[in-house]
Amino acid sequence: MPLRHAVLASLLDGEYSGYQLAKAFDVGVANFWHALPQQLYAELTKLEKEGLISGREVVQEARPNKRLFRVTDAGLAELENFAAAVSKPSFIRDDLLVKVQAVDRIGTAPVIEQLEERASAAEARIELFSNLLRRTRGDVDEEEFLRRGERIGPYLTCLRGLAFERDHRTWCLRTAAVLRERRATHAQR
Amino acid sequence: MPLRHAVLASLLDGEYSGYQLAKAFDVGVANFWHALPQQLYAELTKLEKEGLISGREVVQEARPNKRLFRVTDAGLAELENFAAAVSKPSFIRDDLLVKVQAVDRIGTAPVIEQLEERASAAEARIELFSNLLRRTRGDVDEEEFLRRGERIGPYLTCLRGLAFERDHRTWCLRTAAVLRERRATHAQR
DNA sequence: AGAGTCATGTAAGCTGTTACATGATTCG
DNA sequence: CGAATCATGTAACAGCTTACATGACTCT
Repeated sequence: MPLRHAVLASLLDGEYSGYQLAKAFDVGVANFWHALPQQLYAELTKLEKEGLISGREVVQEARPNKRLFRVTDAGLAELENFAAAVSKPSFIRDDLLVKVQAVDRIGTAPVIEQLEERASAAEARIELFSNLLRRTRGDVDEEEFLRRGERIGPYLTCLRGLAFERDHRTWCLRTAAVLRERRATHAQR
Repeated sequence: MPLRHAVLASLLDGEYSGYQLAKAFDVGVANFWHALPQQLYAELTKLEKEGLISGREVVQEARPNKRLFRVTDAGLAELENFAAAVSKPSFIRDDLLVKVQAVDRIGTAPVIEQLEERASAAEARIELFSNLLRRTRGDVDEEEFLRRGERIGPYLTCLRGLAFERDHRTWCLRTAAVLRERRATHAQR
């Protein structure tokens, strides 16, 4: 049951439709999980059947109808249990790192290119997360917000996401630079 | 085909048995992938059947026999193709972050505890990776090694792993501290 | 004597990805 | 007028995890 708790945690701050959740899993929630829309629709259906969330139909005129979900008491209890259970360690799993691992034995050009693309993508997310954090804390500074804010969970996970992207960006740029320089000096392949 | 390329990349530096690879996927290789022994044995069998790796039986006396694998030319070509193809973006997927996301609505005690455990685990891996890097580059300094070393792929991915663990550790400690302080001040739950 | 290491798997089940399907409305 | 957005799914397949199984040797 991996996705279910991520969904429950995401629904804590209000009612969302599957469609809206899918968006969230692409931006804010992407700090700790990732899922495709199909998976979310399936999971929402299952969670509702189990009584961990409840949905209500919202009839719309100019757009298709939608179902909004919120976490039930049973759902909250489920989260509580989940939080108390041991977490499995987090690991990186990244195609690009596999390519870098092999970089001495294969063509470096596409790897360098992808590293630089990644760096740009990370840059964009850094901006996104920075803005999100700024908007979330409003006028108060971070220290103050974390001391007295009412809902700091999403802020904390976003901080993790931000740090991750910064780190990732730094490494991508450095690695690309190293590989470029080696191509220049010992004209290999 | 996600695991296969990770396996191929791991086999670039010599011959390994399934058992040895499983160890590697727990330490060095963990920088970019993770897999259980069963999965590795299965994947090695498949890769051999497809001719991307070749194995040879090594008869041992005091221990069970083992099969050592190395990458074939076809395997190297496969890696080459893989490197040229687009990578899917990397994302975090972490139980503990889900718990932190929900932390305002559930009991904080187990979350704090797990954050601190994670920090210790990260600490251990920081040590491990630092030593690995030091041993790999030998006498020369990092700059020099990256400029002229013969096999820098594993070094570069290890650098990423090190940065990740450092970052993770920092965030875990900071988050745990924030949650502790809040428990002290506004005695909630 | 028990725990840990070396060494390799099978089988079942759960999770996640890819491909396919539909259809109205709004924006450029 | 074509692309993007809103909105929700089904079906098939690929990948990963968990449980089970075996057996000798070495270290404490």
